[in-house]
Amino acid sequence: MKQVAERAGVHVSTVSRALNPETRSMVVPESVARVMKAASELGYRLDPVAASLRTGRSKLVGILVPDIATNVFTPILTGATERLSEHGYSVIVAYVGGDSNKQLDLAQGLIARRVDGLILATASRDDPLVSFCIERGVPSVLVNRAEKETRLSGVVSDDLLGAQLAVDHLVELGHSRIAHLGGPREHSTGYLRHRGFIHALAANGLDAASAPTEFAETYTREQGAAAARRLLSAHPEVTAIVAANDLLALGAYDVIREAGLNCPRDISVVGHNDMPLVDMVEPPLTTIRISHKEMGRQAADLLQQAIETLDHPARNVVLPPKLIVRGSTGAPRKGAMKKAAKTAASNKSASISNEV
Amino acid sequence: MKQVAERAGVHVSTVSRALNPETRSMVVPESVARVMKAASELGYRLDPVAASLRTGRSKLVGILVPDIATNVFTPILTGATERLSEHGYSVIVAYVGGDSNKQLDLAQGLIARRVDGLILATASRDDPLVSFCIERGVPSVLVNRAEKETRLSGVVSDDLLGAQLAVDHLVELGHSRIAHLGGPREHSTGYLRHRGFIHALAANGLDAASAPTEFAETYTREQGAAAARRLLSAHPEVTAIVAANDLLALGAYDVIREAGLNCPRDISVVGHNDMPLVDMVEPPLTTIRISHKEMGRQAADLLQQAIETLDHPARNVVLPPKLIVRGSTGAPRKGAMKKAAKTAASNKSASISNEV
DNA sequence: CTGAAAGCGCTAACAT
DNA sequence: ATGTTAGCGCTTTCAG
Repeated sequence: MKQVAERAGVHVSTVSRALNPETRSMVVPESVARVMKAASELGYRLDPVAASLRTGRSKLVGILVPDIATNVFTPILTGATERLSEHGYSVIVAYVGGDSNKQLDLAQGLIARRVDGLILATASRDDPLVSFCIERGVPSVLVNRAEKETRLSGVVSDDLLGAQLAVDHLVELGHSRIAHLGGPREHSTGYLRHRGFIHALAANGLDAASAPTEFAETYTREQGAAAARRLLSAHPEVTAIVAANDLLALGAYDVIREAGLNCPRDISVVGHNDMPLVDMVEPPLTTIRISHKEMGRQAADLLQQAIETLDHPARNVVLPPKLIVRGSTGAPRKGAMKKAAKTAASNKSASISNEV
Repeated sequence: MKQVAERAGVHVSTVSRALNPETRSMVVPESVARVMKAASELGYRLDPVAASLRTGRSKLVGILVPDIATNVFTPILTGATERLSEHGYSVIVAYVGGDSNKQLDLAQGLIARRVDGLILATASRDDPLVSFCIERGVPSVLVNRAEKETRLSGVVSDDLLGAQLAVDHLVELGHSRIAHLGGPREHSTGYLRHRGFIHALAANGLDAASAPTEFAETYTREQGAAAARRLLSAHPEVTAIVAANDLLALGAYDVIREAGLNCPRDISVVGHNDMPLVDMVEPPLTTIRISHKEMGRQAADLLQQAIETLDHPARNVVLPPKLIVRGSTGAPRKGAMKKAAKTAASNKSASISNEV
């Protein structure tokens, strides 16, 4: 930097000001030009480490994602990274397991690296890491999963509505024996999609209280299959399954096939997420589409706001999901149409509250 | 740190030495204990930014991946991140497009952040970024794709062998009219899988020179479909397709279906990568399995070596791929078995060289 | 084995 | 508008 200063015939502090967009206006344009020229001639670039040490800021943000990053988290990551890098931020990714202490450690490590903010894709409905970030005053936002209470800004899909869309679609096809293949209830996704399912059933005049329901412990095809097996053996009468997630739905496919049944002839299945390739499985999966990449982008925006205006109110962005009808849903099998809700029931359930 | 020093009754430099594993041995154990105690009581952690400014090292590594991170790069990333974080490194991910200048910029940004090393998942067969990293003396390794010449260490799958496995399998099933759906030839994967295809054909006594071949410009389902369309309209006689990649193979599925044909009855298809869910598409895809996560892990190991012993020889790790037979391959359709190689041809082609 | 002191490269008061 | 100066928190010679 000193060399640049000499070459441009100014003092280092002027170089600093000229090179930093935020302070550039303090310097007369002519000097700026000379500094820029000298810098590029010398191939000089500001040292972010030294700057970071001095300012406490870093233009770095940390993203914590679950280590099972095989599906929805990748587009969230790319969306967020893309947007963030447009604004000069770099992204440190930490893949975290379920261990809450290790999560805290990782977060502390990132904070020690002076990240300007954190994006958490890992939150449970009541997450100690969120408390931690708030205590430490680190600008943070949630993505994909929200907490029970809105303590931090975040962006999620309208999971309640998504599940309702699924149920409404099935009811329109004539189903009344609808079961739920639920996800982990400690995550807002699992919890809300279940609640959306229940509400939609009731709104369609079906018996929500006794609706067959099984929960998978994790969002995997295997756990989905296990839960589906429990579901179908206890309730052979069901004609349709609303799964909390595509992978779970695919697990249900496995079970349906191994039971010698056919989807959708014997049982209809609806997934959630519309992850890549589910349009190519057999049968192509009817599901609820979420734009995960857009979630990532908006989370990035939210985080930038949180960084810039430190004392901002927590704000929740809820993205609308969309029903994508493909081949895994159809009319219920003959003999199963008992007391079906004949009223055209679409959207009956659209106005229930969206608290987590 | 000064506070810790006071509390432990030693000088800051002793604290520094005690807290750093590398220099801990210089300090008498008793002092170490006192320092550790004081530090944990004060909740003190070393500041990596300040340390980095002083030492020039950072315990940070950068990974450059193509921004189309929808498939194989995620497991590479998680594998590498997992392994690296075991050794105290954090990972900065940069998603890069094809623009070579932007790539250089991004890399420079990472270097400015004083990353200890770089993992490149983006390399073309002759990549300016590799030259750049070498010039700048930044420890770097390649993953998934290699260069024509081995200038840097790297880990790849044996792409040549993979393609051969595919061809041998098809020949064993009785095919002789085998076409290639190639990937971008500027990448080692596209280039080598094509060469493997050619060699295997020749090794099986088939006419390699005139084998129908079309190349997709990118590894996407859409480009795969486009290339497959060209392929099948020019060569309706083919009974089997060796695709350079699963996504390409899936594009071929689309075309086969739109032509009113059936896979595998009319045409067999083999993919490459064994990405998630290709076992669930219809028909389940026969493909070449690569352990991308393992590639990521080994790349991490290689990078650590490169960081530790600066003047090491470039070393190429080649991982063995595996044929996974599923439902997309079968005997050739009747009337198509012309001059099929009747000799049991398996592994005939196993010993050709593996240069990129 | 430990203490002293000199910076790593930058930024932000403060002074001019 | 620009120059002066004092560190940010650490590591690492160099002395003792």
